[in-house]
Amino acid sequence: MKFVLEKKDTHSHARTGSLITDHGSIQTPIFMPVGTAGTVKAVHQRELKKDIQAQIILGNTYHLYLRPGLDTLEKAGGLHQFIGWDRPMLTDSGGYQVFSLAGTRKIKEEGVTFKSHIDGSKHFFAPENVMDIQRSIGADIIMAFDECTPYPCDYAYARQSMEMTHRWLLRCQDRFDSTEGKYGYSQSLFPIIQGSVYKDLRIQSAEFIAKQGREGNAIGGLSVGEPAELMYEMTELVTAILPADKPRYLMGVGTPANILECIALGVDMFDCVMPTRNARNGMLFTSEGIINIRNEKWKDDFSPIDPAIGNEVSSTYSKAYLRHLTVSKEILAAQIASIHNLSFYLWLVGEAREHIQAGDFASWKASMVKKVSTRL
RNA sequence: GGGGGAAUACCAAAGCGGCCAACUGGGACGGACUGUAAAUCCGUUGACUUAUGUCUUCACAGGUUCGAAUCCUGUUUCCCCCA
Repeated sequence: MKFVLEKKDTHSHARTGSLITDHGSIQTPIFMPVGTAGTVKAVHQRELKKDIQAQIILGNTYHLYLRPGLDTLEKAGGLHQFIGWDRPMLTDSGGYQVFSLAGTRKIKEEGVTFKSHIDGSKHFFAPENVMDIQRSIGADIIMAFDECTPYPCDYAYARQSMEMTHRWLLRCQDRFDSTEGKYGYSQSLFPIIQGSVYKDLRIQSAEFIAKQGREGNAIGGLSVGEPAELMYEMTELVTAILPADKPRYLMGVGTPANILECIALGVDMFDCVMPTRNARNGMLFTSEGIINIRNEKWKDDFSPIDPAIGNEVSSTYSKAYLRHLTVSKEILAAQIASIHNLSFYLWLVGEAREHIQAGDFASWKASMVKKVSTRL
């Protein structure tokens, strides 16, 4: 994998770049649709490519390991082959499930014992087997196994958790560096900064992660309920420490406004379930603002969802039609809304990239943040 | 013609003397959702108004009772069975 830094913004820390993988290159800043269980929910791979123009999608180690399981994935020739996706992929390590499955898991130095959310069976995740599992899944970018701490989180816990995440990283690297990809292309391991919302911990973690010299770096443990200002503060703090010539991935972020703000802080990669999950729940992100398509006000609004983003689905179907499908709980509602929201997210980062290259990112961002945060 | 049963808020349906402005579904309306245990979850749904009060409700009209959606009488409508 190779990262080429292309242009730095003069009024902010925003930058553009190209991330080149064995499955093709990614133009940054980029948003990566989340496809937890080998599918971006409600969206075909064909639509991801043609309509949404996704350049890279995510998968999840925990979910794929439970189902379909590694045997199937290996027999299929890896996740790319299995799902029919020939562009880059990234897998999360299960670190987020350490956070989200808080009620059904136990953390120790050695690793984490999970209770499967599917059948209640017990499973053990540790840095070593998480690397092995991600080798079997075969994503281009794989994530270190970390503990994503909740918010709020007291200082003592945040500190000891961060230190354990660092020790886990060394174990991840040992295993990763002593193994090879199984399917003939290379994989890269991204370490993850933790430290909750404590400046000194974030600095310490960023320095530790930067020192490892991996091919890209991630910021984790944010967007877990803390105020956006704190998230920006932590992000700004660590992007200043991370090497400029490596891509920076802010995990789990976020709203359109969050993404624009964090691009300005020097982040290159984002992922979030928000465009897909909220689409299924009737919330649309558009170039004019946020729409709750269930609201009565759209009942007879026959204007297209969002013609400005140049996507066929978004300029063809009307708000009134999508509202009808949503209110009727029709499957097509989830499909159209998901395609639209993802198209919008990809359009948004594409626009950001163009404005960084054009040199007017800061002023464009200021007006865009306002627009995309408006409730229609 | 004879016998039996039922009428409750937008719909369906509990309640069968006080704890009922009335269970529960659905619908309608509104909100939440940030490395996906989520096509999920939460709230409101008589009025005035937000104290957690007042007023008007359970087909219609009377009545019994300190007190009725709940008991009695009559009226209207609907359903079932027998002729």
